[in-house]
Amino acid sequence: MAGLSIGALARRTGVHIETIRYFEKVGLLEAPGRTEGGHRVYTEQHVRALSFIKRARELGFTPADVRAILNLGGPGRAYCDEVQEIAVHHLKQVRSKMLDLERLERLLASTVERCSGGHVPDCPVIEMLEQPSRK
Amino acid sequence: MAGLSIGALARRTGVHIETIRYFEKVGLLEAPGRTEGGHRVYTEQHVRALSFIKRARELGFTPADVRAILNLGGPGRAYCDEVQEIAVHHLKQVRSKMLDLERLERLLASTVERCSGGHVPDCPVIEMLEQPSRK
DNA sequence: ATGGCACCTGTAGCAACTACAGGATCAAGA
DNA sequence: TCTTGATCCTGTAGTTGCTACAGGTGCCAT
Repeated sequence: MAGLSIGALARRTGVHIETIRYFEKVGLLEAPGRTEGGHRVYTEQHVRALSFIKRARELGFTPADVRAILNLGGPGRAYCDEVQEIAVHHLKQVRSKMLDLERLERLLASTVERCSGGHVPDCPVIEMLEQPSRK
Repeated sequence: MAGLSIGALARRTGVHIETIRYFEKVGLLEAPGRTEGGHRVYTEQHVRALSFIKRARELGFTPADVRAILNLGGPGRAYCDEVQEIAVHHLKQVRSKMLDLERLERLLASTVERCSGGHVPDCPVIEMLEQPSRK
């Protein structure tokens, strides 16, 4: 159960070496111990934490979200209701983004359908893009 | 019908002055004429083009997409089939992003629902985040 | 002609990484 | 033990799509 080098950690978690060092620099990942020569030595805790960070980022949590959860004491010590709050907030954002995309999808699909392959000004896509947005 | 200053163009289109200059620098917006003193002077063409760029960006077209359409001769000269191709490509990306979000939404919603408000390790959100991704 | 706003260029900053460059350390074989 | 080659170190610069200065001019109305 010796420590892991940064390369080993990278292989275990699928996170780039540079990104690991970056996470440490910005305070997302706890700084590990060092060898005499200054090489980082990671523990299984780091594997857990880094995997957690990675997963949360993949699910679209912002680095700020991740930090918020981690600051609650990290996985293993956080209060469920606080974590839930963050997740609910994220869920709201996801739903609103979905609505945006749905509207866009309909617009794009119906527009593309009307394309003739001819010249402008017969192109519905261009026409659509020239409408001022009614956001 | 005198030309517009960059500030007037910004007000007309709702695009920041710095962003207009940026678009010029990266070749999205045609460089306008200048006064003796070096101030940019824009035409109605520029208003049209900039509005087009803005709208396309709002709809999620990447700058590369916009450039591609613009390079086809700009709105008013492009071939419909080529524009359509770009739009269809964009539509595909939108749909795939929607699917991702839908999956995520279900996961988040069902997880959050099971939250008790108690301490970890009873927090389903944390548990979910600790699962390795099966992407 | 002069005040004050708008404009100019150029550079630096943001997020969230990624990618070097140049040098030190580690581990393993000879 | 020595050497070699992979790995690691720090620090800086690049990426994308802007945004925000700093410091210097131009424009125009009074």
